[in-house]
Amino acid sequence: MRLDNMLLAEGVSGPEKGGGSAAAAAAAAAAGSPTDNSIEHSDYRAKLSQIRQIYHTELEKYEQACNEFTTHVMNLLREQSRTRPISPKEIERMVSIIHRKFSSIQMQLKQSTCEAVMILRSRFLDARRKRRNFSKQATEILNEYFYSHLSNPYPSEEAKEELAKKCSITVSQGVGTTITVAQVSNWFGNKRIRYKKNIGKFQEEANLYAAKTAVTAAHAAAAAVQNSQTNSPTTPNSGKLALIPDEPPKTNQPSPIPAWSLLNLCSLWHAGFQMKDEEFQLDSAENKNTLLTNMFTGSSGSFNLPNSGDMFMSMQNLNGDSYQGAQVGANVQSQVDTLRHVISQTAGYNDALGGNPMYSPHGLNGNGGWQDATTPSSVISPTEGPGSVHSDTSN
DNA sequence: AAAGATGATTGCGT
DNA sequence: ACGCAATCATCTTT
Repeated sequence: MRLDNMLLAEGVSGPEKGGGSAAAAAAAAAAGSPTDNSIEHSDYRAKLSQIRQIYHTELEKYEQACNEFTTHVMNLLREQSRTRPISPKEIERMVSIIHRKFSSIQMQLKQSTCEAVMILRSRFLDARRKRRNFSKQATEILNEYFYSHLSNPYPSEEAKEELAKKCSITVSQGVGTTITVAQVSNWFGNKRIRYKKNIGKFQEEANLYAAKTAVTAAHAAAAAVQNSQTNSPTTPNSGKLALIPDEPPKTNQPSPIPAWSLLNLCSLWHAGFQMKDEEFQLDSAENKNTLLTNMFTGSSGSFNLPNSGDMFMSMQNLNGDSYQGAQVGANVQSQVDTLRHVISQTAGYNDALGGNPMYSPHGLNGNGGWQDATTPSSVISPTEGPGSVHSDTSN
């Protein structure tokens, strides 16, 4: 009885999908928001329905076997009735024995089904409650995306799906190691906040991934970049800006640029560095780090790039007077995105290969995205007419 | 075992 | 509905 109740409650032995609490939850999820909850539970429900199906087929099989066996026994008894008289009571007894036997078998089936449901349920709850670290490959994929979209680390829904799929495919090890979109969202939320909170702690990682993506991009893009640089050394921006479809004429930003935008800049600077100087090994990452810290603390580290290109001049500016921050930063940010565009357009992002929509339109948004998120000023300057568009570099 | 890292959850604001 | 911030709970490292 208890087993029947439980199976009924779990929606296993119900008529169809109705009845149980699980079905009610499913209905609620479907009625309310079919976004994540249903997706989260879809696996669970799928397995539950699988169990239910097995249960029902087995039940049917047992019933059929029971009937067959009963008729078989009846036939035997009928044959025997020729030789000896058989009371109907005996037949009844026989049949009841058979039914009892099969009902005990059914009981076992119900019990095992119950166990399966319990195991499934506990594992489901465990998966929800207990934390399981992502695999190294999965975090690598996520990190690659994060650091290559550092100026706007907000993957679109499509990108999240893509990442989730990618991670799950790459993982393909444990049982419950499929990474969902919600988990990707969680990951990015955690990453953003923790990155912003303690940038220093993530510098090494940022450099690592910047270098990583740069290496992949460099191999394909090095020639193109060098070409563009040598072809137009006097007017480097003209060629590069042409690659940008729509560069919004950003005015001076009132708020200081977010810290991780600077970091992004740094990473890209490293990327450029790496692209320019192939001898630069990863071992000297510490060197780079000190340079970077000097950059931001204002100590005039007189580093001279082996081949300081056009776009890196602004870095030295930033180094010279780092305190003025915002306006220079805005200007630099656009250059950074310029560089990003150059890289992305010449070689394509390594993770955006194949034209999949990983590179969300937000990311293309010049220096908009992340900064506009803080100041969603939709062109504040039609009436204002900001005289100083970017006279900031001259201080 | 303590400390740090990390995925998940919750409460809040927009 | 989404993101942020704080927090929890667990896993991993020391």
